[in-house]
Amino acid sequence: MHRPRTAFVILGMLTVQDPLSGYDLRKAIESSVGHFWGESYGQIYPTLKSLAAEGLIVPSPGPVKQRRQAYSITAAGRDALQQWLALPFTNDPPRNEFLLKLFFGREAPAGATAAHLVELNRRNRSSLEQLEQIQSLAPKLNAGNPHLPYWLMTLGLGIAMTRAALEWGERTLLELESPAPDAETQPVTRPTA
Amino acid sequence: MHRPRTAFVILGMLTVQDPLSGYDLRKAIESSVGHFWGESYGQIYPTLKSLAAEGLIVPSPGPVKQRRQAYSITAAGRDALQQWLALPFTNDPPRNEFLLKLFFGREAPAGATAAHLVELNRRNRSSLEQLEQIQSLAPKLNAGNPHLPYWLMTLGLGIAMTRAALEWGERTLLELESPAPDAETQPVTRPTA
DNA sequence: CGTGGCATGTAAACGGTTACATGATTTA
DNA sequence: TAAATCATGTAACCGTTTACATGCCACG
Repeated sequence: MHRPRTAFVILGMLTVQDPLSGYDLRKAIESSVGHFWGESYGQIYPTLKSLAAEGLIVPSPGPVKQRRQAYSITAAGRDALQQWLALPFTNDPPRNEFLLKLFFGREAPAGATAAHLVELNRRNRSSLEQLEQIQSLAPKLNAGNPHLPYWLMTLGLGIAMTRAALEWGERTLLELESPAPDAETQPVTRPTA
Repeated sequence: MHRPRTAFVILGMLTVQDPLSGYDLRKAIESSVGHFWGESYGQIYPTLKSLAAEGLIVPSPGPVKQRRQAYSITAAGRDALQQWLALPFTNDPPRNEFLLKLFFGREAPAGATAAHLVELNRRNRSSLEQLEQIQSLAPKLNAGNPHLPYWLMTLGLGIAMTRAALEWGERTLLELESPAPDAETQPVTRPTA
């Protein structure tokens, strides 16, 4: 009774560009929703088959030389997507390994936690840069695209959260580096990023 | 060669409080790292068995009346935990269903996206309130606890990100409610929270 | 006593990733 | 035509959740 969400990502991507093959879908997903949603070939290809069997997509009649068999969304597919979009969203069980290691930081070898923090900041800086780049280019690249306002909103949340995480990370790193008032935690020299 | 992370959460919790039973662990996890890490009984009980078999924990000799069999961490267990804490952390594949539905918002029925946004804000407000409560009480409740500084840092990131998400959410809701400059998106009345 | 909920445990299903296999196509 | 890489596909495994089974204990 519960269709895997992979199906809806595929249907959604097909409302953006149509037709698309499994290979194209993977790339399109990675380069658009990739920051907050991932799909692997092992999921995509079987899902394409089952979606086609149910009539939510149809194999595109194009150059079917066994290479890049593309699919198009059907009216039934759009209906199914629309229904799903209206359903309440669920927070799937959160899993943040960084936070876990930070939480148990007292048990870690000296310097390990600070190193993690440096690495987190590095990743966040890189992410933020990338997201802001997209934000600045998207309006021109997608001028007139009716999806654009929603994409910009999505981007906005990603940027807001990444920026907040980065600010926290830089603040906290200073805190870790400065000698603790209590003698319990020993000061740590900052590893080279 | 790759031990499930459930094992390390358990070991970590046992450095905070020892001994603990499976039932206690579940509750302790939920009420501490629960905001960014979840574990179910189906994971906990088998893991306890295998950790005990490897000598990383030992069944506590306490009141073993078949009720609340508790376990203690061993020196080997602490070693294993410490080693794992020093390993680079991995970002597991991100999965944010809200962002997915927002991204495809153009295909959603009228009002659905705004309703999701209202709901997200509700959840974030509630989370934030809870986290700030913990932040204000933790120092007194855990005075002298050597884990405390790390817990406060963890909390700090949670608060920073939740606050950023909430600010974004309130800003964006206004944006969604106000008539779009382009005629493509129709204005939506705010659902009752 | 007996009923309800507490605590432990397990089996099965599920979503998902990984690793591998295979042919087709480009390029050198 | 040889080598590389593209594109599709599949099988096996893995961690996790869900649902269920079971006995224990406190309390009416």
